[in-house]
Amino acid sequence: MRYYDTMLAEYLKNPGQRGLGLDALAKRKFQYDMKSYDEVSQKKKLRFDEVDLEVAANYSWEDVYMTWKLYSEQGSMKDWNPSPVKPISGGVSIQKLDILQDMELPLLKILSDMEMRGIRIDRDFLKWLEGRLEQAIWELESEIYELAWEDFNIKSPKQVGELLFGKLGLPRAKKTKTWYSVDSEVLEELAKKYPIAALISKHRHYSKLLSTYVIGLLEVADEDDRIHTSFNQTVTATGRLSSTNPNLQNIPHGDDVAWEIRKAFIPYREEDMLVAFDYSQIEVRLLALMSGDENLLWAFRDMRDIHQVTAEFIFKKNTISSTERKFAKAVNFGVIYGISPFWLSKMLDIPQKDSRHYIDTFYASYPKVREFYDTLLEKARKTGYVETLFWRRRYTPSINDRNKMIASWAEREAINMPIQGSNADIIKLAMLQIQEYLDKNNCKSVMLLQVHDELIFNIVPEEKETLLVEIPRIMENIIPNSSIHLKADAVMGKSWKECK
DNA sequence: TAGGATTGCAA
DNA sequence: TATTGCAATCCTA
Repeated sequence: MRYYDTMLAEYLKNPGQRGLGLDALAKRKFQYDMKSYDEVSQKKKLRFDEVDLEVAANYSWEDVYMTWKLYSEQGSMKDWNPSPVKPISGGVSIQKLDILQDMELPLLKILSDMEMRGIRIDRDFLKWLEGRLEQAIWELESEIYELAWEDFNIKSPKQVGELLFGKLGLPRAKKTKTWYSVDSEVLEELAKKYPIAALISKHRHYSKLLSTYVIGLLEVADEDDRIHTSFNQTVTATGRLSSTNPNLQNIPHGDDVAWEIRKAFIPYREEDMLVAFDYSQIEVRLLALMSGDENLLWAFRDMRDIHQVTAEFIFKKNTISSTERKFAKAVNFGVIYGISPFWLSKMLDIPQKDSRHYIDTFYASYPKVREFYDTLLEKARKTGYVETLFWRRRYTPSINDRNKMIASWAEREAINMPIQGSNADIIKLAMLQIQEYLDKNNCKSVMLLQVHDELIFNIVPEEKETLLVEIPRIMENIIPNSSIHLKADAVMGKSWKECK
């Protein structure tokens, strides 16, 4: 079946823009005001099948005609993205594919199937968790009121601030736009001396889990105990998906009660398993691939722990403590996001002199990473855009802004996009190839979720052995003849919690 | 009731 | 003064 989507086409031309719907595009491109459904249905009083036929027809032709007009105008992606082959490191080239025709449009069908399928939850377990959290929150509440000598709304940052910094006179730390911050960082610091801060912190944590996850998920589960998220394909600036109603891409996995939330996600049938397949350290691997840095490439070729390797460079020794590894990990990630020494020092709670040294040493150890970023920024300043491995494009025109803050913000966007966006390209291609494999082999196992660098499946017992091998194999071989080895791990369990 | 502000959850 | 997201809640306009 052939199909097309004007919204996807427009998104790919410029993923930053809003107003990609048919109405907005008709207005923007053809100065045409489409009739609203409100007009036709007399302010939603009528269902569409109750609308007078002539009125309905008069409303419908616009959708058809405007879609066709846009389709004709948009044409093929090749018109605006002409280069045929992209040279990357190690003499490897990536054959240009048309990301609309060969990636996003086929993915649309897969995402739609995933949404309709839904993921099963254990409603009874969530109900039980709801009661337990309510009880815990209620107890915390009384303790807090006792220490505060008054009742107030603990969920109101304003009232918490007034109590802590006003009535109780606790030391103030950082500011928000309007007053003094009472976020978790501040509360944790205060909690060292003042028990009430620890209690408020815990209350926050439990309230978050209860309202967003327990109640939130129970509210949207259907009569078959399944949750159907919406995967949005035209929201992010980098090419990632996003998930709403509910967002299933930010389910907690903290080390305590938060983990319990994931216990509620279960396979369709008693005998099935949930399996999570995730790309291991894909962003640093992509940095190695795209920069062509030999030291990074060697580290992965030798199957080294990349944070350990960076730590060895930074601290110039072979025995690395867990703190040193943690620091190196923060540096590895920080570089991908274009972090400043200031922020890194704050994050690691070390002097700015040290954090600056760590970042400098990183670039000295992986010299081609700096070259890669220099070239990237130079090109972004000249052309106004950056691109992924598979030619997805993001425009960052403000990189030439006279305001230095605005320009450096755009620089960080430009630095991050090729990595985050290539990651998105790769997992999207993996989803296509995996689905193709499942179809070809008449598999009963199905894809349920995508969480940026991992895929969650409902696996039936008779396919377990094969798919646990085949799916990672497909994921690892998305880039043909690559100088870098992509690594995919599989973890299975009777609930999402066990897939860790 | 709409929307900004704050907060916190994920990769 | 680290990238990309979504949502609950409070509270003002």
